[in-house]
Parts: sequence; structure tokens; C-alpha cells
Amino acid sequence: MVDIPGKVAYRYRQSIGMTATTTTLIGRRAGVSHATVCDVLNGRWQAKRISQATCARVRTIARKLNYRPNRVARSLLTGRTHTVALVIPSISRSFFPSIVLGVETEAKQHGYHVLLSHVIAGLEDEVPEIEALLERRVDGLIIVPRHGAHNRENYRQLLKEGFPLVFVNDWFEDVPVSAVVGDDFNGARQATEHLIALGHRRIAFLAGNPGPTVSQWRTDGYHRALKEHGLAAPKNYIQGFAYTVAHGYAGMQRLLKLSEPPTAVLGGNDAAALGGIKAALEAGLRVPEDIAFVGYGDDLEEVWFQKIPLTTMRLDATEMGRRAMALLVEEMGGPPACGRDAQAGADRRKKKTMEKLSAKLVVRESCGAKVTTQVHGSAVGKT
Amino acid sequence: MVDIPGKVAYRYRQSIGMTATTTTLIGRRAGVSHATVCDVLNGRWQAKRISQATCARVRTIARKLNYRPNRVARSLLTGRTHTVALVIPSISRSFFPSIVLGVETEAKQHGYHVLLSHVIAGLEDEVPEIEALLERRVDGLIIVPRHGAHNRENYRQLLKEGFPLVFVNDWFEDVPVSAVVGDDFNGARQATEHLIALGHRRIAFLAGNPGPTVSQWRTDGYHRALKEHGLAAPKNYIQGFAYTVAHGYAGMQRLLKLSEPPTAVLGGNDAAALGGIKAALEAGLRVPEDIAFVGYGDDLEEVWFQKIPLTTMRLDATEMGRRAMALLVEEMGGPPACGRDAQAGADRRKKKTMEKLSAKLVVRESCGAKVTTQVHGSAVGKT
DNA sequence: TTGAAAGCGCTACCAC
DNA sequence: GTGGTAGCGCTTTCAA
Repeated sequence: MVDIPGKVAYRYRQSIGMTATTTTLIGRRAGVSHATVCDVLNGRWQAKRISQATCARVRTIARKLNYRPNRVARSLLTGRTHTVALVIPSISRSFFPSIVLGVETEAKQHGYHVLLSHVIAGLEDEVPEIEALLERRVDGLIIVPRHGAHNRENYRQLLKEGFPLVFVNDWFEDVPVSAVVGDDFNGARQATEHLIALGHRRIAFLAGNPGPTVSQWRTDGYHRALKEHGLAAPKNYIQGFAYTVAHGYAGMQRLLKLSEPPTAVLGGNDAAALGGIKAALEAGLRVPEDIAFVGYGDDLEEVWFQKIPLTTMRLDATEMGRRAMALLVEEMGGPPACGRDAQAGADRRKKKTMEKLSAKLVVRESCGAKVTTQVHGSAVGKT
Repeated sequence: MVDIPGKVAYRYRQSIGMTATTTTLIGRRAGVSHATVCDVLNGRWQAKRISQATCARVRTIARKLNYRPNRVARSLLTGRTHTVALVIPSISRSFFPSIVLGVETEAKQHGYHVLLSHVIAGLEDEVPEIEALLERRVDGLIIVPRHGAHNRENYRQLLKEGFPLVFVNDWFEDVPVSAVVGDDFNGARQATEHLIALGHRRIAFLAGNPGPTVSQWRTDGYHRALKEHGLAAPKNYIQGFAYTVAHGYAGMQRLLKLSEPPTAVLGGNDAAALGGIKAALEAGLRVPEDIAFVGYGDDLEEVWFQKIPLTTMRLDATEMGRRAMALLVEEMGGPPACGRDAQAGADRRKKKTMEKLSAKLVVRESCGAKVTTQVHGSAVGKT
């Protein structure tokens, strides 16, 4: 009764004609088996020394039958979906589309597809979404990480299971993860030094949400530059709590009410800087003559056309995405997380990498430094 | 020999202990079967009248074992992946991210995930990419369609097979497909009429690539408006071959060299209009005093901060994406394209819908009409 | 060289 | 209420 049972089942199915998967069908028409078809179609005919004639026959029939291998079935068997998920907080801000572009470009190069998950901005808990992604058996995850204990615990858990996970655009010191981020400490420092070099002594900072580590880095870089040049950073010289035009605007209004308002302002990002400029202009100040501005990111389009072209630190978001995906591909190199040869991901505990991309100062007009019209002109070809 | 064969196989597997799928494992620990676990975990315990105690036991154990249902396996069985692919030509232009956002928001609402495929701009043939997506058994496809005979033939083939496909942002008259597009004929007409109402008689158009149907619609709308008001549209009043700043710039330069240059210009999109303004300014003209501009799309960020805030026709790309996904959900309503109860998609030949979203005139400064400062102020909250 | 057999993890159906 | 069984479409070993 326990005798060669699968065989029996197989024969049975055959007799009933119930083995009509497309490969079988092709095999039947070509007068070969199921498996041979598979070998031919997957380019293993050399290794398996399958005759040319057979190959040709199989291929012709496959084409005629409009055969499309079912990757779902393959995934079930191999435990790999060749899909990664990209979880980002927003896509409307121009910075993120660039990341998406980078990730997808790199992914395509490695035969991966990208499942995009834009976790709705207000919704702080991304755990259910990530869970859904895992149920789909994505091979890896690239996340713009979010704060909040719940999320953080979830990242840690994933990592402990050995699941391939890469952070992009932010990083937590206490989570052992690979990440690609901007070198925002040095970027902000350089930006601040640029303003100092232009003769400014009273330099304010329009900060973002204090949560993200990189956000903190920008603040630290700003502080460091001031300190190294013996300048003070009065506490109320740091204003704003989000990287938006509105917050930059409001923060600047507060700065202007101080008894000693700044003569120069570093924006935590470009939007904040623009909001600041708007407030300054409305207060009757001239930019950059009365007050200078430097932004961060260079992620706003058509910058050359702005009322006052913004001097800023350029951060290459596309490159950031690309590197993140490249890192993820490495992490996914081991055995699959599930499927036939799944095994404990324990031995996947590879060394984690943190890449820092440096930003580049792009001098335009808002800072008051001498501008070459090149910057202006060269932007035409950009769009 | 053909006697109850599956049963034998099953017993065999059982005896060998080879049925260690997670559901079986849970069942074993809970003292119930495989199938019961499945029923409990999928909320069918009411219908199957499974005892509360069993339910509780199963659920507890599942949680303890960190059970994550494998949707790949489920997909193989049901023939549905609950995944749709979104194929777009570009993501760096701000218009497309908005579409992505709309699609994804709507998709999430229906339990779908979005596989993003940004077909590289230069690569005109998207057939291989679509083929790859089909091998992954996506349930449906939303495409910003591309021209070229090969692509077009492919769309037609897909549609003939009854595969759920929706176009977004463009549409072909000769392809029987559901689509969501902008009402660009009336939009361009309205924009042109706005300029006519402001007293202009010599109105030029900075056109885009003549391929897309909507592009043609914009040109047609422009023509219609002129015609209805008895105005001429000299052939060389239409310039430009792509919706980019660079092309708008170059096109405008040509317009300015004419013996009778225009006094007003309609941009095929915002970027083209901006390029035009740039050329006009460089030629020493004042905008809008010497020459008026209207754009199309309102897809550039921080518009309020531009040197000359652009009057434009606002097109809601997010809404466009959302509607496209909603349409696709409908189309996917029938039997799955593959899997157990797949059947010829022939009866899926539902009525096709074409939705046109109308654009709204947003008056700012570039057209020379009276502007309320409201427009200016209200934009602060936008970012 | 080829083909038979087993099985990836799940769901659906029926029998008890 | 519950359990047994078949099978989704593919890959991969092993036997011939």
C-alpha cells in the first residue's frame, strides 16, 4: 500500500488526462516529456544533452501555443519571487520619485521587479503593510525607515530572522542594518561654512522633524561649523519642525521677530529654504542682499526659474536608490527565506554596510556669492 | 493500480512526515487537520461550524509559530495574484508620481499591490517588459500607452485575450480599451479662449511630441478656439516637438524670429511654457506685459515661487490614476486569467469606458489677467 | 539522452 | 464539525 505511491497518482492523472499544464501539453505535442520541455525552455539543453531536433520542435510548439511560463508556480517551488518591495512615506515630493527611479533601474538589471508601497503619510504604523508584503514572499525590502517603537521593533525582528532589508535615506544607530544615506553631517557643515566664508556671523537653521537621524545630522553639521569658527548658535536660531514650505515660512517669521535676527539662513531642505525666502521677501527684505539662504537637497525642479535661484547642497537621490538596491541584491544572495531549500537565515548574518553619499554645493543666487550664469544656462537641458 | 491513488500518496507522505507545510504543523499541534486550520485562519469557521475552542487553539498556535500564509501558493491555486502592474514611461517628471500615487491609493483600498515598471524612456519597445509582467501573472495592467506598431499590436492582442488592461493619460482611437485621460481638447480650447478674451489675436502654441492622441487633442483645441473666433493660426505658430523646457525654449526662440511674432503663447504643458518664458525674458521681453503665457498641467511644484507664476490648466493626475485603477478593478471582476477556474476570457469582453477628466483654469500672473493674491498665499499650505 | 516521480504550501470539495 | 484527498504549474532528482 505504501508502494511507489506517487507513481500511481501520476499514472492516474495521466490516464484521466489531468496533467494538462502547458508544459505537459507542449511535451505531448512534441512527443517528449514534461521535464524535457522545461529543460529546453530554460536553456539547459546543452547540459542535459538534448538533441537539436527536440529543442527546435519544443520551441516551435511553445511559441505556437503562446506559452508563458508561470513564475508563480516557479516561485512556490524555488522560494524566490524575484520581487522586492520599496516602502516609502510619500511619492509626491520630488525626492522620492528619484529614489524609486534608482531602485527600479538597478532592480531591472538584476532581474527583479519592484512592488511599490507608499505607506500613507499620516499612518505611522507600517507593520501591517510589511506583513502583507512578507506574505507575498518578496525576496527583500528597501525601506525609508520610520520612527516609532513599533516599527523599530519590527525592523529588528526582521533582521534577526535574517530577512534581507536595506534602509534608504535614513538610518538608526541601534538597528544593525545596511543602509544608504546622505552624508548630511558634512553636507550641512559645508553649507554653513559657505555662509561663514561669505562673511556671515548670525546664521540660523530651518530644521525638519527632529525624528530622523539624518535630520539630526544636518543640525549637528550646522552646529559643528559654527563651533569651529567660534560662532554662537542661539537656541532660538533653530526653527521649524518639518521639511515643508509652510514650516520654513513660519519658522522664518519667528526668526525675523528676534531682537537679533540672522543675516543668513540654512534650510534643512529646499522647501524649508523656499518658505524662509518667501517670509523674508514678504517682510520687505532683499535676498540675498539683506539675508542669504542656502537650501539642502536640490530636489526641486525648474530651480533655475525660481524668483531667486536657490543655492543648495545637491543630494543624488537616484544614486541613493540605486546603491540601496545593489546592497539589497547582495543581501539576497543567500538561500531563500522559504521554499525547497530554505534554511535558517541564521548564517545570513553578513556584515552590514552603511554607505554615505556626499552632497555637493551648488552655488546659485540666494546666498549672495558670485554666480556664473552657467548654472543658469545649464539647467535648460535638465528637464 | 489505478485504485485510489492520491490517497495512497497522501498516506505515504504522512507516514514519511513529509507533509510539514506550516498549516499541517499547526494542525498537528492543535490536534486538528490541515484543512481545518485553513478554514479557521481564513475566517470560514462560522460557515464550517468549527467550535470556538478549536478556533482559539489554532489561532494561538498560529500566532506562536509566527505563521504567515504563503500568498504565492494561494495564487497558484486561485489564479489571482492580487497584483497589478503600472507601466509608465518616466517617473522623474512630477506628473507621473501623482499618477502612481492615485493608482496605489485606490489599489490598496481593493487589496491590490502595485508592481511599478518604469519602462526606460529611450526604449520604445515595451513588449518584453509586459511579457515579463504577464509571466508573473499580474491580474491586470495599467499603461501609459506608447506608440509604435509593435506596442500597439501587443495591446490589441492582450485585449483580444480578454486581459484586463486600462490606459491612462493617453488613448488610441483604434484600440478598444478602457482609459482615463484628460479632456485636453476642451482644456486647450479654454486656455486659448482665455488668451483671446484678454485681447490677444496672435497666439502661438508650443506643442509636444505629435504622437500621443492627447497631444493632438491639445493642438486641436487650440485650433478650434482660434477658428471659432475668426483668428488665424499660421503654420509656424506651432513649434516644438517635446514637452520639455528645452524644447519650449527653442520653439520660442523660433517664434520670436518671425516677422509677426505672437503676443501670447499657449504651452503644451507647463515645462514648455516655462521654456518659452525663459526665451522671451532673455530676448528682453516682459511677461506678461509684452507677451502672455498659459501653461498646461499644473504639475510643477512650488509654482508660487516662480519668477513669473504661471497661469495654467490644472489637470489632476492623482485623480486620473485613481480612476484608472478603479476601472481596472472592474475589469478584473471576471474569472481569473489562469488557475483552477480559469476559462476563456472571451466572455470578459465588457463594455469599455473612456473617462475624460476636465482641466481647470488657474489664473496666476503669466497671462496678464488680474490676479488675486489669494492664489499666491494659498499655495503655502500646498507642500 | 529521456522520462517518471515527487513535491513547493495552499484551497476546495466531499464524505463522514 | 472535521478530516481526507486532489491538484494549481512548475523544477529537480533519480532511474532507465
